Amino acid sequence: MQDEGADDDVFRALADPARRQLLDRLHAQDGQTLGALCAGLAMTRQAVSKHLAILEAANLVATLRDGRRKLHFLNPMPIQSIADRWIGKYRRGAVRALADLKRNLEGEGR
Amino acid sequence: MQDEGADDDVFRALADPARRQLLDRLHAQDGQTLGALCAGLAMTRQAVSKHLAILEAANLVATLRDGRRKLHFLNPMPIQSIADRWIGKYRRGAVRALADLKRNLEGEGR
DNA sequence: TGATTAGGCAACTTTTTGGTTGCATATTAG
DNA sequence: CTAATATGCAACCAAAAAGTTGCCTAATCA
Repeated sequence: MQDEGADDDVFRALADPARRQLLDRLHAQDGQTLGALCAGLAMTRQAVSKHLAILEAANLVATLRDGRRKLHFLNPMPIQSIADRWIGKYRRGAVRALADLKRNLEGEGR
Repeated sequence: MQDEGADDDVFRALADPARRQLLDRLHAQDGQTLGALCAGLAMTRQAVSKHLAILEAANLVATLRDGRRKLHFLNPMPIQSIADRWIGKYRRGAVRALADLKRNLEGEGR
């Protein structure tokens, strides 16, 4: 009851280095066009376009049409949601980890 | 200079729902065997074994041999590292986002 | 208007990934 | 020792993902 589908798109989107790089670029300068985001990437424009579509579907990037151009904006909200909901859980458990390890090693009935 | 290869394994490992589920199971009870982790999952033992291997390669799971059994322990450290190093960056940028959006929309020389 | 610029769509190829089956190995119980 | 248990290894398969090429459409500039 914690990963019922919505977060999955975000995790998947973040899995690819090229897409993380695109997010980094938008973080450095927001509102770039597709062409600007392509510059210097060893990839065709269409490949970048697909990556951006995936990021957009995951709600990590919002777009805005301006004439013949399409501006791309970073939306860090889903990342924060994951950090709060999902990573927080493991952080809380982190302190217990070593204790658990010891307890399990000792108490294992073999 | 932030994603130079090590974090990539972690991102990739977290991309699959089945692997996140395995982490959740270890979070609920640490030190389980492969067989125990398989129980109730609509997957063969070998499939689970592969997932665990990926998690282990990403350093998210540590294993310990105990006779013919293999115990699996959750290691939340890489998750925390990512949260601190990578997600933190976007969180810092979040406040600026709307301001950036407005600025870009107005100042765009077309 | 004609040429150029920015981007979209769709088919296709290649790689990667998730999963399976079958067999092998090692430890433990009787 | 023999049987059962717990896991490992390797080949194979299918589906998804990443990337390409080719063509099309819509704005803008000269």
